[in-house]
Amino acid sequence: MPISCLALAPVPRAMASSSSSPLTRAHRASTSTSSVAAALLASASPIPPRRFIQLHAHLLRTGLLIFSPVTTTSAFLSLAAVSLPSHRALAVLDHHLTTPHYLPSTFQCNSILRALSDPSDALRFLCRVRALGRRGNAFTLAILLKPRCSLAHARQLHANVVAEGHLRDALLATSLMRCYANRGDGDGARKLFDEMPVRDAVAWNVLITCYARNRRTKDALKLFEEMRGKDSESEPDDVTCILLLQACSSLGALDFGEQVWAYAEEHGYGGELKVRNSLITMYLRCGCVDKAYRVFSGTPQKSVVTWTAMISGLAANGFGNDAISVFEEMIRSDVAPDEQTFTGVLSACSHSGLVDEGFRFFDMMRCEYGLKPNVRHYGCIVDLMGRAGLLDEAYEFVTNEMKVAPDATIWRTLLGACRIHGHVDLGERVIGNLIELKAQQAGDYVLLLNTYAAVGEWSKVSEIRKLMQEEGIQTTPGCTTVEHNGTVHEFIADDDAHPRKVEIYENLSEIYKQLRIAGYVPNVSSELHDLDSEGKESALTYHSEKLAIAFALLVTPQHRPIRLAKNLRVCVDCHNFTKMFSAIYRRIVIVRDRTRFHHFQGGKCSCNDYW
DNA sequence: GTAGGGTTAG
Repeated sequence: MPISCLALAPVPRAMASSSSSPLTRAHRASTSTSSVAAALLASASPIPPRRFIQLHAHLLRTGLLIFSPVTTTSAFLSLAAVSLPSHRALAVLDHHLTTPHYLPSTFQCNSILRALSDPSDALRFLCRVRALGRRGNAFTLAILLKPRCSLAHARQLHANVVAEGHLRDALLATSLMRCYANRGDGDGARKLFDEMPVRDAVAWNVLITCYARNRRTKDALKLFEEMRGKDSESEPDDVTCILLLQACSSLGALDFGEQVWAYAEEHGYGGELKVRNSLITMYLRCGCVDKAYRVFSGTPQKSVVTWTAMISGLAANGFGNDAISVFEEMIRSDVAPDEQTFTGVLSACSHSGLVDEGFRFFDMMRCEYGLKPNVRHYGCIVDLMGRAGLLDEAYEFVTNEMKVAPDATIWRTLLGACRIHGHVDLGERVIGNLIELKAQQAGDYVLLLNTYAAVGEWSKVSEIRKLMQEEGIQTTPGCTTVEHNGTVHEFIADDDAHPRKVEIYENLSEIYKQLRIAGYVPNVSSELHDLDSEGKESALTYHSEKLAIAFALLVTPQHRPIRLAKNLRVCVDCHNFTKMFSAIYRRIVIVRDRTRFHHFQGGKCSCNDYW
């Protein structure tokens, strides 16, 4: 409301008293200015700090503030809280709280609290009124629960919630849980959860979200059982299913994901689009392309999310042409693709080496759909050029043609291409750019090291190794996991920790024997140390993938695919090894590594960039 | 009597 309109606004009842009190006299003395003041107080909308100071002076001069009832003072303080910077507002509040006759009601305290933008100032104000004997209620605490409040703040409010007996207020307690979750304190959220007398499904869901987002994915899955247990008052709902399916996606926990899906169907959530979309993603992130496609086909009302999930999943699994077919079908079905759809389509092109198609879709995205490419789209184009061997062109593209600033991922993509093509000079320039961005990681040095190793520059290799040692850059040890009967088995190179290690090593040597007969030769360029070729060969023998395959062969029935998850990229030698293994042993092996899936079958792999 | 607050698909 513009200030000029306020002169006609009615004076609040509290100020328009008919007795001849000092308030009324002062009021009569300057009726028009006072009615503006009254309107400002009544509206409680922010005013510029200068105007606030004028108002303050006016109220003091006319005695309106000094002799005013509690309501006026509270309105004035609320106005201070919205109009002034938090700390200045607090000073005004403090001053008025020392006035002997002034004590705002709980309702008025809440209005003032709502107006204070800084949570710590709000808490300080609350302490002051508490000291004066005014108690808060559930609203007071809800107002103080700002979404991004600090952990200390959350703990203090938690204590208040307990002390004032508001644990039964499920909404209040869950928003407090959310504060812990936002700050990554899963234990704090759990403690509060355990204290709640009644936990509804939302409370469970908040806890699951908290665990899943704070790298406690397995704990998130455990909650599913707990939630269905006899001591729980609530049943998992559709949101629970979505959250659990997401957790299974990130863990690659296929069996668990299917249990969640069975539950969802039994309880009538099987037709919900969000649940189905999560299921499609889960299957794709576990490498089950067929099952994902079946669910996808059985989904009648596909949204852009459904299509994008399928396209991106096919792309990550190495089925670039299928991803493009699905994209074309999407266009025919009149569903408009968005930025994320194009990220999937472009990554399909880059992962499958479809250079011309990639550029065609990149143009389509801009010209036909008017979408602005983001850094991920550019990343796909750089990847596409890099894989096609157009390295200098890619560098030129990054430095001169991109409309957004290149991030570390863009440079890493290019570095990966330098590794594939053994382009040492460019690799050095690219790592220079990463250093400039202060974003270099151990993996980047390893890529550069690989590039030198690929062209046999062993002196450079040892130089980089020395540099890494001096700078204290730690490489992540390669680790491969296999899920068997719900237990995750973890392997690192030369592992001797597994209880079945004897069988595993015997099995691996038998596999080697069979593969050598079929013509397998170790690819020593993957080993980074400057060992003689015999030394390199033996270093490659017990890579974590190979140990995991030997174990999986022991425990996985013949008709089921062997599923592995690797924390880094699969090395060239393990890639060759697995290809041959899939042919000789007639097994499907699905490996999820840091960037994508590899489907090995009959001596071939779905990806095309290992040579 | 007023006022406030929770989870969810690519």
